[in-house]
Amino acid sequence: MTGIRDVARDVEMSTATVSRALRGLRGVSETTRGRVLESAQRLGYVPSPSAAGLASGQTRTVAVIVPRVTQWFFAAVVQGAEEVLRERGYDLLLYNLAGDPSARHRVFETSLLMKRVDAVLVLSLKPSPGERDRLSRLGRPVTIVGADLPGWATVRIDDEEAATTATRHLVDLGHERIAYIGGATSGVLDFTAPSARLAGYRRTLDRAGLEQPPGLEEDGEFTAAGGQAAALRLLARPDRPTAIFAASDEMAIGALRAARELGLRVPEDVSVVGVDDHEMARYFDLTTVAQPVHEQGRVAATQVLAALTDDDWTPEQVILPTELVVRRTTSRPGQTRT
Amino acid sequence: MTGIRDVARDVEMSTATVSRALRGLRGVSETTRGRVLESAQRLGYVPSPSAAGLASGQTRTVAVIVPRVTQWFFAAVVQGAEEVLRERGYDLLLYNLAGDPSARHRVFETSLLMKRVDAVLVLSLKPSPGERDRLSRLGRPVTIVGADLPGWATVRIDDEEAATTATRHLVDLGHERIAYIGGATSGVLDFTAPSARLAGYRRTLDRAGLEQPPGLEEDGEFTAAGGQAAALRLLARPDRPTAIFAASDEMAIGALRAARELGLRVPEDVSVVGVDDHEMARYFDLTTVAQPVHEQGRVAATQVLAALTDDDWTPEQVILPTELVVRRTTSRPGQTRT
DNA sequence: CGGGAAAGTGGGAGCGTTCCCACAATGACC
DNA sequence: GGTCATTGTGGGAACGCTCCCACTTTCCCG
Repeated sequence: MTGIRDVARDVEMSTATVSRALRGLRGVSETTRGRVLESAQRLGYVPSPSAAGLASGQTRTVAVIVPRVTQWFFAAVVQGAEEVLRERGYDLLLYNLAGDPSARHRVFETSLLMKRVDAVLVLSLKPSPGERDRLSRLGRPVTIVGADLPGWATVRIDDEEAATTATRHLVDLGHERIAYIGGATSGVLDFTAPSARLAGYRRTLDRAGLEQPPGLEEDGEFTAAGGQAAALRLLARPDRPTAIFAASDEMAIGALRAARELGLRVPEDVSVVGVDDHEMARYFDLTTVAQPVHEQGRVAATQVLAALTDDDWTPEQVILPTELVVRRTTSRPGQTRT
Repeated sequence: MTGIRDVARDVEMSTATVSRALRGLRGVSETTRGRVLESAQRLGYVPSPSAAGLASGQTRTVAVIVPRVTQWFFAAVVQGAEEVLRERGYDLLLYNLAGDPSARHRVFETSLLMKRVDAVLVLSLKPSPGERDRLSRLGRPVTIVGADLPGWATVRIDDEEAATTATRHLVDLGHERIAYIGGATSGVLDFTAPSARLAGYRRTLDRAGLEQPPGLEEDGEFTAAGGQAAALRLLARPDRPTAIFAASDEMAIGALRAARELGLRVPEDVSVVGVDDHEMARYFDLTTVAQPVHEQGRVAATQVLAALTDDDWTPEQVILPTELVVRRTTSRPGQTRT
């Protein structure tokens, strides 16, 4: 393997100069830089990240902690982040928490995370106090996507507003029995979305002067299967809701299937609206509240890199806009077969 | 930061012994190992991957090169691989090729890939001769998922068989005008699937003695949007096919939408079958040929780690089984409105 | 009871960079 | 013509591990 000293020998310079030239630092004459670059190229020199990391304390690597990559939303955020990181010459270390329940603990506590990365991106996970402690002790910039955590750098949408938009859309259409499918508002996977979206739903009904009979809020675990099961329960009720607001498109999709199974027509018998604008949403004709998924990844990565570069940097809370996308799963209540 | 010598000092041993104890190597008495572990724990010692990497030449990191993480198939494979890697204490460096067309080049040529990882997993990309050269020059184990490349370690399904299964299913149902939606069989993103699936389709029609009028093979670019466009073209033909075999579920989903747009009923007017058993397939009631996606990731990771461990290792070609999953988008041809 | 193997441990030289400091040369300015 | 920045360059000590080799001690066996 050709090392930096081979290049140094080749151009008859010190390794210090070669290092500076290679990294584009100032204090190297253009002539020298040119010769170094040419030589490195010719000799097929590739720097050793390990050595550079050891010497500089920087790894040019960012960790991304994600609940489940197979969930489209997360994959899309990762993709957005990866683009920005790649542009800036950073690598992305992926930590997927799915499957193994101990994974989360391991990543936050044991993981070599600590000396391995320059910064951390956390997706849709609200770190517990202990984890927060661990993170800040890292002494490295951290950005959280999809959670609201004062004092920390975050990128997210206004979840309550998104829920309000969705619910209001149903109210405006004339629905009065509107059910909600969400997820646990506490627990290991607690993040801001579940509680904020539930709050938005409740508040909107409230403002509309609609009573909320108990049992119209179900847990769909933020998965299609969970949404299906939840919808099945909701639609089997004697006082069947005429509309369902699912806090994620995946759950909404499950709800659509549940309706079909029960022989109910959408939107005639039941309207369904989701959140996300999942890539598959348009293929289901699903009305939804779109959020800039990809963009959240980009912004988060940009932010975390800025923290790495600028010395006078303070955590910022970025909120990206959402937008109602009306398709064909919502309409005014009607023609109910009863 | 506490380093290994702090621990060594604490237990009054040499750093050599501490290093051995920490890594679970033999040649350390149990008493010593216990004391070292306790001390490391107590002092909050975390090893430096950079230093270890520099000294040992091993990074305990595996690169995964993926065309587009947002595609469910790839995300699922990554998830499978990540599980295995994590179990074995390896980290996953993600290289997403999407978006930037120069990314591929950069990853294979320029990338620090070379000294940064112990092994490489390539998903659904058939490396060009030049890239293969670069990869083997790496001197690190490489496993390719979803492509057939003799001499290399690969994990895949029998694509031709999968296509045969799907097509035969349609033939058995009595269809005679069966269209195909696939992808480019050459070019940058060329991998084995497109050509093998096309071959399976053609051969099956051939064996069934069915003539193949020209124009019944369309390019759907392996995306839902592409599949939709392709199906739109196919279904607008005067000699409209009664069935469509799409080489991926995403394209099949696009085809379903195209049919709906044209007011055609599935499966009465047109049958549709895909490949993958995409997580959304069941929500579309899509008949498909299922492949063990997650498992491919696991196997690939296992394989590449084996290569790292066993000294007498030779590349192996693993082929995983597929299975026809009949749902509701296929039936015998009939009731065509014409 | 002596010889040799096996087990446990320590010393210290790398590994390939970065970065601090020192130094020389050049040019600007009064 | 001397002082002082400024620019370009080199020397060499870290960085925090791993791993080779040597050494001591213990144990086994003929």
